[in-house]
Amino acid sequence: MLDYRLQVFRVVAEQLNFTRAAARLHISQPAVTQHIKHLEEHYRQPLFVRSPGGVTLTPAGETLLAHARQVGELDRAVEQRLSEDQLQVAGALNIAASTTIAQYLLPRWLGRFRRKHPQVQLSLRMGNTEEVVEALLAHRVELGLIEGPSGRRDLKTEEFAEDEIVPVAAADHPLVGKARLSMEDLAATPCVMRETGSGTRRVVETGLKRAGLKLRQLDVILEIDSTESIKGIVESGAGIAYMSRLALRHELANGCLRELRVKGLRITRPLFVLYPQGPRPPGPAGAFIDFVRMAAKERADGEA
Amino acid sequence: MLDYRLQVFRVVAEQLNFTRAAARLHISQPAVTQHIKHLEEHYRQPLFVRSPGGVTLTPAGETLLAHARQVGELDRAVEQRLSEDQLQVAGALNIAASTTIAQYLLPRWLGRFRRKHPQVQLSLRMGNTEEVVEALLAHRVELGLIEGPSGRRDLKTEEFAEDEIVPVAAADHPLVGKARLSMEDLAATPCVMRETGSGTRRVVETGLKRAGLKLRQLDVILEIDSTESIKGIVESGAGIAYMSRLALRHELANGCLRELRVKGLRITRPLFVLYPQGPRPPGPAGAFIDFVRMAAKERADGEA
DNA sequence: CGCCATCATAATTTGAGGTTATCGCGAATC
DNA sequence: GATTCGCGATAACCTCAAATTATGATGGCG
Repeated sequence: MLDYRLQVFRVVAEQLNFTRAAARLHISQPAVTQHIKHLEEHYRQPLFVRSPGGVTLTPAGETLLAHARQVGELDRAVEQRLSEDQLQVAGALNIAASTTIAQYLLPRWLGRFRRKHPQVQLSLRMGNTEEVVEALLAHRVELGLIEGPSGRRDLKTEEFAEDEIVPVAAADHPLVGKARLSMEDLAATPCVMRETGSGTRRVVETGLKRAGLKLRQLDVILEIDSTESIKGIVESGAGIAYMSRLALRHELANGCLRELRVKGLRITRPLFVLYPQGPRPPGPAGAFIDFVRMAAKERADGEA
Repeated sequence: MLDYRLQVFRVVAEQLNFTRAAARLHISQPAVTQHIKHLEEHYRQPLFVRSPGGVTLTPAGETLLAHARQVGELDRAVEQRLSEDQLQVAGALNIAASTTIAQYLLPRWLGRFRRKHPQVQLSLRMGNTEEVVEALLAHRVELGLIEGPSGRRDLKTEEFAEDEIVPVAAADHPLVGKARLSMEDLAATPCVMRETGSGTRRVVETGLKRAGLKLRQLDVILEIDSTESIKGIVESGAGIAYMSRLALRHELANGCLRELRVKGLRITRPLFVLYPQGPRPPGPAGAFIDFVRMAAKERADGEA
């Protein structure tokens, strides 16, 4: 519960870019401009220096950023403290999740969740969106986690985080190191893809199309239904791939795969928690929803 | 710049009464109810226990109150720090103020202001609303401080605090100590008043009328145009009086005058800063406006 | 030179937050 | 025991702050 304008300010101050901040906050760029203007009026002084080469914080802005961070920290602390007061939950919790989430997000989170609620029996099953929905409707699981909307009216979907899909290549790939690649460069390069029909594949295609690429221009040399396999192929230098940043944490960190920065290309997809329509579920399921929210928020704040 | 809901919560938590909090915040009681409800939904637990005898904080509420105070404190600190960055102002600053403000509020404030801006030459003249307005229009002063609206379109009026007018009596007066006085008790008691035509007098009269008292019921035994004189008379036991709480600080603190709590009676009036219509004045005048705002806010927070 | 990224401005639309009116319920009052 | 009173909750409606979309201005860069 911290002032929204301060949140906006904080994101802008950390991105040093109004447009990117807007994207991150899921609001339009003019809205950001307006909020900042209001703050500047309130404090009667500019918080940013708008030079053509990008925005910078004024000294006042620095001060305010420090403050915003401090308050944000405090806020998270109370939030946590108050949610901990909630009585300890116990019982079984069955979750179904899409592949990416189950493989790259949940392992760490489930561990932390168990530590917090040791009385909960966890079970996790993996599947595509359709299977997750089905498991939920059949009451085989209480909670589902998927990428992209379910399209079902009888399930409540709540966004909890965002995933970005980025083009990657092996470290010694010719495109690596070239700054400001264009969409044409991408089109000309052979790539590896998930199989047609996969959710990820669809997101990538619409993302590329929106960035102005004709799909038939794409030179798809291989389709595989395993993320891990794709990594291997790309690493061997066969071509580039479009993959969830979530799945690439380690590879990007240790440098065996490199992200390609392409102007005008930004593919994101929301991550959702699913549960039966109606009041938010009690017990372990509810606790897990809260937990996921907080965990996602931390992650978002961290990747400033 | 701190979250409005938290501010509302804080006031409610300190008043332990939704209705009074609403009055203090200048919003309606349902609005307060709504804000609190939102907070309770956000934190997924009640913050207040609504028992018929009044509301109480839950443990979670206590936690949140502490947090709200802490954040409020931080917030005030930045606000201060950022306003201090504004370059030191210098020059002359001429102020006109109504009697009550000039006598009971400004003495302390002017001292603090001078310490902060030693380069400013201050001058203060006292007068009723009309005289203040006149001085402002004739540009004999840059700023005016009055009780109640000016009614002028060519002057900008900005509320900065609130004053309450309370009935008082000498410590040994028969009404003192009786809890829950009624309006009838008041009507039956002889009282001392400011002169007809004074702003204070008018506010008192409309306030009493609104509380259901016919003015002719009043037993006015004396009219004087000096607040200090009234204090003396009341102290001698001649009757009760209606006076600004601002003017009564010392007397109420050391007990030589006592406030009468009357059910259904609450007379307040806003205090305004006045300045010529248009952009907010630069230099000392602008600085003083900021200063007054902060000082008033501190006072408001203090009298929780 | 033309394109592109980026922030500002303008004109509209929308929903959070406000208002008034009214209810319900104990506690205090007579 | 009936009645008023203080206080909070609810409901229905209204309004303006804060979104959105569309477009303008400006300076960097190929």
